[in-house]
Order: sequence, then structure tokens, then C-alpha cells
Amino acid sequence: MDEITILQAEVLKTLASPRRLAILHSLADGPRGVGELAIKVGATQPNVSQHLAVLRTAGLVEAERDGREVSYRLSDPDVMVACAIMRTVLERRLMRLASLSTTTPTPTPTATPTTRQRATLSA
Amino acid sequence: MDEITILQAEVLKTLASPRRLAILHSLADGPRGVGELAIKVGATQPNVSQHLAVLRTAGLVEAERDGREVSYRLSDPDVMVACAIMRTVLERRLMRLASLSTTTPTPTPTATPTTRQRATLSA
DNA sequence: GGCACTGATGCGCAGATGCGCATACGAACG
DNA sequence: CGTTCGTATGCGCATCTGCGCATCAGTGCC
Repeated sequence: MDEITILQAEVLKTLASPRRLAILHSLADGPRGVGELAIKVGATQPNVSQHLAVLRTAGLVEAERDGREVSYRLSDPDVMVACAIMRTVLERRLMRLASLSTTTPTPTPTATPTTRQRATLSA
Repeated sequence: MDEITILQAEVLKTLASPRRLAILHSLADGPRGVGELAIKVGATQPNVSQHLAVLRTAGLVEAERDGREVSYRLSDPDVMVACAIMRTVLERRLMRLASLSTTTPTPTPTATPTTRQRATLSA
């Protein structure tokens, strides 16, 4: 097990949260304060603060005092590039699924009890 | 909160495991059976089987019976592209940290008690 | 049909995570 | 100084996850 693989898993675990993704997405537009972010993502202030702490520990964002507020910004925009690629993959998959469900007019949604078999490799 | 953001978090959560990353990395070289993968990543067969099930649910790998074995392969190579970008980001960060620790010959490792202050934004 | 091999599943436990809530801390302003 | 605003932290709970272990299920060979 490679050392960098563990690090990568760490970062991915940090990214694996809708809330944190939303925060990062907001930060992609520019630095923001905590309260502002909380409103943007629709969460409580302590919650966003905690998420930001996690993101900071993972080295994904950086903080800096700006007067009374604390301004957070992305550490490395390339992370968002990787996220964008994943989004592309997902969108492509969704498109594929959509076209499949169009060509297949859902013949027998109730699992065809006659041909019933264990869900071995049916997927 | 965007719908695709939630999906993305789902996929990221699936990726956020050193073992699963190792499995995917092995699969990048070509299709493999479960036992073979288990040996490659140094885990038990049931463990690898479960991880593969998770990866399959997330749509990251696909399975196909090949005689007595079950051959697993990557669904979308672009996911590995995104992973590669993240690796690049991480390697860059490690290099940066390494060079920093080189230029800074660790002047006073014991936190300079004179300038002692609370760890507010020191990071 | 029985056997051996490959892979999948169920179970239980230990550890980690996210959240709301209340509260503490730090900085600016009067 | 005390107040107020903005942010961080501690706590407790419900939930989830990964793992080892034992066992079950499917496939091909004799």
C-alpha cells in the first residue's frame, strides 16, 4: 500500500461530503467569510466552521484574518479541476442512464417473477 | 445543494479508502479476478469482495463472469485521470513541504516559549 | 451426483463521522 | 473596560463504516 495512496484517500475522505463540496464550490468564486458561506450553503455557522477546519487540516483551504472576519480561500485550484472531471464523468453516466431508460420502456418493473433468480451478477 | 453534488460526494466517499484506491490502481493495468486482487493489495478475499461490491454499486467498476472466475474492470478510465490529478496536487504539496523543511533548519523545535501564543490561526 | 475452487454474504464489534446545541474565545468599537 | 459581532470549540447522540470471521452460493471437473 503506497504512502501517497493513503494521503490521497485522506483528501478524498475530506472531499466526500456534499456540504464541503458546496463550500469549496462557493470558494471557487473567491474568498469568503464563515457567516457568508453558512448562508450560501444553507447550514449553521458552527457547522460550516467545523467543515472549514476539516478542509484546512486537509490542506484544501487556507484562512486569513481580514479585519473582524476570517477569510477562507482555496489552497490549490487544481483540486477543483479534478472535481470538475468527476462531474463530467457523472454527467456522462447520467446521460447514458437517461438514454437507456428511454430506449427501454420499462418492460416489467416488478422483476419478472417467472425468470426469478438470485441477484448474482444481474447488475 | 445541487443534486449532482450529492452524487459526486457519493462517488468520492467510495474512493476515499486506501484499499479501494489500491484495487482501482490494480485494475488500471487490466481486468483481474477477486483472488488475484486480494493478493495484490494484501487483503483477505471477503474484504476485497466487499470493496468490489461497493465500487460496483458506485458504478466505478463492472463485473463479468469469465469461466470460473469473475473478472472486474474499470467502468470509466477518466476517474483514474481525476485521481492522477489529485496525486499530482499531493506530490506538489509534499515537494513544497520538503523544500520548506530543508530551507528552515528547524531553528527552535520547541515552539519558542518566549513568543508563546494561542494557536488561533497559527497554521 | 459429489467434490473442489472461486466468489459473495451475514454477523458482531470497534472506531469514526456529522449534526445541533450551547458556550467560549478574539477582535473591534464606544 | 464592557459590549457586540464573528468565529471556534466542547459535548452528546445517532448513524455509518471497515474489518475479521465463519458460512453460504455458484461453477466446472471427474
